[in-house]
Amino acid sequence: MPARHEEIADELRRAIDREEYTVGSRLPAETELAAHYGVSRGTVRQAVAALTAEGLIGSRQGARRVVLASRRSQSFAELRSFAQWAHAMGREATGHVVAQEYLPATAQDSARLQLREGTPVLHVLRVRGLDGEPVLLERTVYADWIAPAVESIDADAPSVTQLLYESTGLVFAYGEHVIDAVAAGAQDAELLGIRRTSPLLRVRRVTTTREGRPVEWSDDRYRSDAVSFSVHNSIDNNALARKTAE
Amino acid sequence: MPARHEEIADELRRAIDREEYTVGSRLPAETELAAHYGVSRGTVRQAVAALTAEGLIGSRQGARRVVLASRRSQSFAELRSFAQWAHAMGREATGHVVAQEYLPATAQDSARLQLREGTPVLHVLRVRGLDGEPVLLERTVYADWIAPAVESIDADAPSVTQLLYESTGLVFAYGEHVIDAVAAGAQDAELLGIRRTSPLLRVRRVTTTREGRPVEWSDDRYRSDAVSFSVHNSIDNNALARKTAE
DNA sequence: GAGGCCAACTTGTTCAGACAAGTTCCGAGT
DNA sequence: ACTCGGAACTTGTCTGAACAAGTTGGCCTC
Repeated sequence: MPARHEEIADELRRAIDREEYTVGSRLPAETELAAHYGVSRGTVRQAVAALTAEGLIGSRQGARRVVLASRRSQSFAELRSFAQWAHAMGREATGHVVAQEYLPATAQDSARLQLREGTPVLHVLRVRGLDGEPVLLERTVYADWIAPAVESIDADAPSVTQLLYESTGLVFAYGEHVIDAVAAGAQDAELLGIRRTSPLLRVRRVTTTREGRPVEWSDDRYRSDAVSFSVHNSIDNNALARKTAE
Repeated sequence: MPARHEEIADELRRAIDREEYTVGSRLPAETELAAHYGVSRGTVRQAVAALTAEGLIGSRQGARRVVLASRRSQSFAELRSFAQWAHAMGREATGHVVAQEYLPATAQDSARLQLREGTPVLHVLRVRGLDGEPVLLERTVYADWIAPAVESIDADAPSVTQLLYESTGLVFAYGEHVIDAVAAGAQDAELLGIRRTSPLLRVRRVTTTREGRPVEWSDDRYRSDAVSFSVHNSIDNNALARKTAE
């Protein structure tokens, strides 16, 4: 069973969803919520802290908390897994491995995956689609210790994340995403069925396990007419950062 | 003076920065830190919770906390303010208003800024540069109640955020950012000094005050060869979400 | 040497209380 | 009618304590 503060956070999220608390309205005071749920004020604070981090509600000392938005953010799992994301939207995810090969780790690979240079790492080029329409080109490099499990996956499997979890118990826990825009190259254009030089949204990411061990890094290119990304930030929670090109 | 837990969070951040705790190494236990700083365990937990949210450290029940990364995240102020961001990098920010006019709020404007349709809102087209080089085109729409203060700002002022704070005490507190890629149009290309159809990183955002009142919304287009965005996510903290085009 | 089990350690959850600091709103006084 | 001050309210900070739940490493056995 989940922790009490998570249950309360969920109940509040649902209450906001069903507009019991409308956008702009004020949430009950901590002490009221504590009494209502029969818990201490600290537990309520943990619950509302979660909603604050998600950007659902705003908080200022002295004033009642305000509902800022509703229907926020998918789970991390949905962000990580293309297939789970598609499923949550009622769309069908497809996937197809175009090329796959082992290469010795470059200096860049070894830095990102925390491996010794020269260790063989698995490069995979995968096309992903929604309802048959290709929308994403994934160029992924897997660390040597997970590569065998990746290799054994069917070339047309829709969900790699799912299969890796089933076969090895691997759970992705952290991710760093660097986002920019690039023009589609010849290969990009061909595989995504778009014109060359079309703008693509590029997401370069490194994913690690719960222990902080890097699993993979990837260069993902999205058709910008099909997919966009959304980030919610506040003074207390700024996951987003602007960077200059090196 | 800042809260004790913030001081401790800062000290830990600096310690990680100067590699006293290296990436992959383990942080001292909560009880040790509590004893070291002479505070209770709860206060230490508040401090490390902040670093966890920033993605600096990873946390699993039962195991010592692990340092995941270093040199993370600017402040929210730096993200919001182009000038502050540039300054933090030791670069000089420039700004120039190309066009500015009042227009009645469209349905879209009124929804995003929570105003009545037809209320006059201020449209501003601004070019921003780093060390003289144009890198960003900002098309911003300001709510009527802040527009007069914006209008009185010099056309070449480097920092609008700064001046708005000084003249009205306005502080930006929350922001929703939607990121995608677009091809440069004729006006974009001309003002940024790039070729037409070059890929641009587009960030559409709405910014609100601490009270949750929308102040402005903006369509920002970055030269993708000059600027990128970075988001750090985890199972506990996912500010990032993928979206399909409507 | 391999495997399994347990004890020590560490983080997660929750409580109850106290005070600090900021906001809101009403009422008194001008 | 307007402003100002203060009381009541609300969130922020911090303490100290207890138990739950997960991890780690070493010891013992086979």
